[in-house]
Amino acid sequence: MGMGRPREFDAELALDQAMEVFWRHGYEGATIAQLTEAMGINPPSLYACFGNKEGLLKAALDRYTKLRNIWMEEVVAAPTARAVAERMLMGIADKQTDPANPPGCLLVQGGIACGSGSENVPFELAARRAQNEDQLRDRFVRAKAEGDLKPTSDPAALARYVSAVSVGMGVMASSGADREALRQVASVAVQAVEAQSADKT
Amino acid sequence: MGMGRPREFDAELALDQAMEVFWRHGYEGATIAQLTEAMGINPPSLYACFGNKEGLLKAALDRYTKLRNIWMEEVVAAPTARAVAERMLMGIADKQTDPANPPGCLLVQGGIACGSGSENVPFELAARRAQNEDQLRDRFVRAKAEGDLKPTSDPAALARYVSAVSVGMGVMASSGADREALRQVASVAVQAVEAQSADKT
DNA sequence: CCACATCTGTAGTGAACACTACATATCTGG
DNA sequence: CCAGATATGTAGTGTTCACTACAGATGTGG
Repeated sequence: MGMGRPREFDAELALDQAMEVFWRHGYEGATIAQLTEAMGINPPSLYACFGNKEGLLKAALDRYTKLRNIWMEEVVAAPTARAVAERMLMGIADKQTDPANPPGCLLVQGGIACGSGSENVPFELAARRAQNEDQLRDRFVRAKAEGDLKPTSDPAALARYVSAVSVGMGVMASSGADREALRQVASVAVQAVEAQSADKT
Repeated sequence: MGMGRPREFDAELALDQAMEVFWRHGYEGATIAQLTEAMGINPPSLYACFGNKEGLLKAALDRYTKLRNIWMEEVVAAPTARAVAERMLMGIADKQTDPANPPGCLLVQGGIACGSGSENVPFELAARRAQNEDQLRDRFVRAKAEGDLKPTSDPAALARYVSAVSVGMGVMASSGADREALRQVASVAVQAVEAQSADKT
C-alpha cells in the first residue's frame, strides 16, 4: 500500500493567504473562489486539506492565535499591571495598523454576526478572544497578589476592560483610524489601569 | 391622475423588524427571505419601499441613530465629563443587554467586514458611529473650556476612547457577556476619564 | 512494473441568493 | 364609473454560492 501523491503546496503558506482573505472580508464575505485564488490552489485541494470553509477558518485561527499567544507572553512579562496594559494596547495600536496586514484584528474582522448556518463562527472567535482575556486576568491576579494592584481592584474586570478596549481599537482600525489615533486611545485607556495601581511612594 | 393604491403595512413598524434581523445576523447574514418574513411583507413591497437591501439597511440605520441621538442628548447633558462618560457607558451596558433587543449594538453587529459588493456597508456604520464620537468630543471640548477637564487633556482622544470602549462592549455583549460584566468594564473605563478631570478641592 | 493511495485540475452540481415580471387589487381625480 | 397610478402576491429570473464527481497525475510498497 503506497502513501499517495504528495501535496504540491505549502499548507502554512496557503493558510497565511487564506487568513488575509478572512481578515479583510470576514468569514461570510470571503468566497471559496477568493480563497483558492489567494492560496494558489483549486477547490478540491482546499477541501481535501481543510474539510470545508469553516475548517479552513479554524486552521487560519489556530495559526493566528499561535503567533498572537507568543506575543502575549511578552506582554504579560512586563513588570507591572500598568506596563502590561501599556505594552498590550500600544502594541495592538501598531499591529492593527501594520500595512503588512489588513487593518484591525482577525478575531474581530472574522465575523461578529453571521447568518443562519454559521452561527458558531462568532462563538469560535469569541472563544479565542477569551483566551487572551484569561492570560491578562491571570497576570492581574498576580499583580494584585504582589501588591502592584490595589487590594480593592478586580483583576477579572480589569482584564475584561483591556480586552474590550483592544476589540474597540480593532473596529476603529478597520474603519480607517490611523496609528496615532489608536495610540491616543491606548494612552487614555492605560490610565484606568494606573488608577487601580498601588501608589508608588 | 389618481394617487394609487395605499401601502398596506406600517413602514416604521416594518423597519423595526428589519432592524432586528440586521442586528442579529449582520447585513450579509440577513437574507431577503428573513427580512420579508419578519416585516410581514413580500419582496416586491420591500423593493418598492426601500429600493434594495442596502437601502433597507440605511433606512433601518436612520431609525436606529435617530433614537440613539435622542439618548445621546441626555448623555451629554450630564454635568461633568466624568458623568458624561459614566452615563454613556453604564447606559450602553444596560442597552446592549436589554432582552427586548438582540445583544450588542446595530452599528457594530450590522457589519464590520463585508464581502465584495458590500464594501461601503462598514463605512456606512462607521460614519454613524463617528457621529456619536463627534457629540462626545464637542462635549469634552466644552468640559475642558469649563475647567472640568485638565488643561493637558485631549478632548478628541477622550471621545475616541469612550467610543472605542462602547464598541468593545458591544462586541462582548454579542458574544454572551452579561450586564454585570459590561458594567464592570464601564466602571473601570470611567476611571480613565476621571484621571483627566481637574481635581476637586 | 504493478497495485494502491493520495493529490490535482476540469467542469460541473443543487441550493440559496438578491431581485423582478406580471397580473391583479385598491386607491384618487374627474 | 372610468382612467391613471401605485401596491400586492405569485412565481419566477439569472447569478453566485459552497462543494464535489471524475479522470488523470504522481507518489510508495512489493
